[in-house]
Amino acid sequence: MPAATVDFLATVPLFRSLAQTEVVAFSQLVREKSYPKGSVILFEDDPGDSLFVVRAGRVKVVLVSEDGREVILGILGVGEHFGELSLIDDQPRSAHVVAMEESALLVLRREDFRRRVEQNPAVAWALLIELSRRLRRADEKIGSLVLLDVPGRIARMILDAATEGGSESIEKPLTHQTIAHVIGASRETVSRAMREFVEAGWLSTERRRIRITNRAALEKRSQQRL
Amino acid sequence: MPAATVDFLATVPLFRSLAQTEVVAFSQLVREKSYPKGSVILFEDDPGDSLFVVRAGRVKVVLVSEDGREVILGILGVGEHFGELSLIDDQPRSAHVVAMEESALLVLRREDFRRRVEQNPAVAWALLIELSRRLRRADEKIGSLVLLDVPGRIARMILDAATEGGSESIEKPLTHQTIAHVIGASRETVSRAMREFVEAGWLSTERRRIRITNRAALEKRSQQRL
DNA sequence: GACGCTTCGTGACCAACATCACGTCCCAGC
DNA sequence: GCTGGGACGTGATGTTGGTCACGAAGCGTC
Repeated sequence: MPAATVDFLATVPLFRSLAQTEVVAFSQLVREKSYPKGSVILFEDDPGDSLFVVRAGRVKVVLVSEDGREVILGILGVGEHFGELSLIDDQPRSAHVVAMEESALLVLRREDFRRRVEQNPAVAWALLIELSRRLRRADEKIGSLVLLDVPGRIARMILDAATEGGSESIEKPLTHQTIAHVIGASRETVSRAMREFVEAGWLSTERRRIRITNRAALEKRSQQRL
Repeated sequence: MPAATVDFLATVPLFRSLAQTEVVAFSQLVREKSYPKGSVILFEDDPGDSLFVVRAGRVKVVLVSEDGREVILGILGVGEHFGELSLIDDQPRSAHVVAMEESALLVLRREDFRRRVEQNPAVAWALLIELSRRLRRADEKIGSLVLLDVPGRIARMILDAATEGGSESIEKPLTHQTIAHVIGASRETVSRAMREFVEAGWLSTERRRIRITNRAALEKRSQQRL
């Protein structure tokens, strides 16, 4: 296993709190797989026996209705992981995961994962923290779906996509269609609302990259329904 | 500490997997508090340093918008618990919790909780399972908010409130207003949709108690938008 | 049994969004 | 450079469901 994998794992939140030797142990249990853009990494209802860590690229976690409409539950970038739920509770996968770009993933199998977790409470604790974070975000999302109108939800989404990157701009490109799927709206409505934001001087866009130019206004907009 | 508390704790999922002596240890760390109907047990943004287990009664976890509209994130009955997130990640509480009826809660403080979790991996594992379950439910809820219309969301909510009770009827009374807050709709719309369900012979209601009379139809309705 | 309080039923009206239907623009690849 | 596909802009139109405004039942309480 290349040393690069060890170095990478050491930067992943889930493993960051571990001793170097522990990280090496994990690195020896993973194998790397790559997925072309658009490929389905896992299907809802699959039994599911692996944990995945994004090594390169970007994936989306989606639910799809019978008639084909989709909701994006989350977009995961380098260093983020998915698939742990099935390893914890033995339930089938609860959503599809699709590669948004050419991506590389580290795969860890259930038995290896469990053994390590049982032997190292620090991993269990890191997992608890991560699941807590996700649960808070999920609840927040439910709140915004019910309490906010579409522009409000867009404002909120942009704000937290930006704070994730840490700054005033969003590194990774986002299409209007993608935003629409994340916030539960139509592509057209997103287009119109974003134009208003740009005209109001709250943000600027160039080639799918969004920059916040008036954070305060966005924050205010993301808290009330007009 | 009364033996009744020990017996009760032994039935709570979170502690069920523990040895009797462990349960006794926990029972010695909790104290019981009671809350009148309508009282706020904890506020969003509080620092939060306790875990609560519902001993009697029923509480709701809610988000409230600036203009006073509310969403119910969850309704917790006897044996369920809340407040663990703040104990795990030290973040402030993410929602209000309000007693829906006169309720009694067992309270466990952060330090006691942490110490016990660290000494007993079984508790950590039970917590992971519980958080996984909640995360799945939250994602499902997000899906239903985006992909389903109001009648579809009602159908789904009724189905899983019923499977929770295990049968064809819902034990605890639910007002239309409460249902509306849970699924993110108005009281009036819920009234109208429920009347249709009753007229179609899919369910029957008497004194706030709902009985499912055509589960198949409800299931179908809960999967598509018309 | 009378009085409130909460819940529920229902109509009228209206706003926010979805949908449909195009046209334009941008860029990647041949 | 040209061409095709994906992303975006924008109008017209329709529908779901929110809001307002009542009145009528239930039900617990004195």
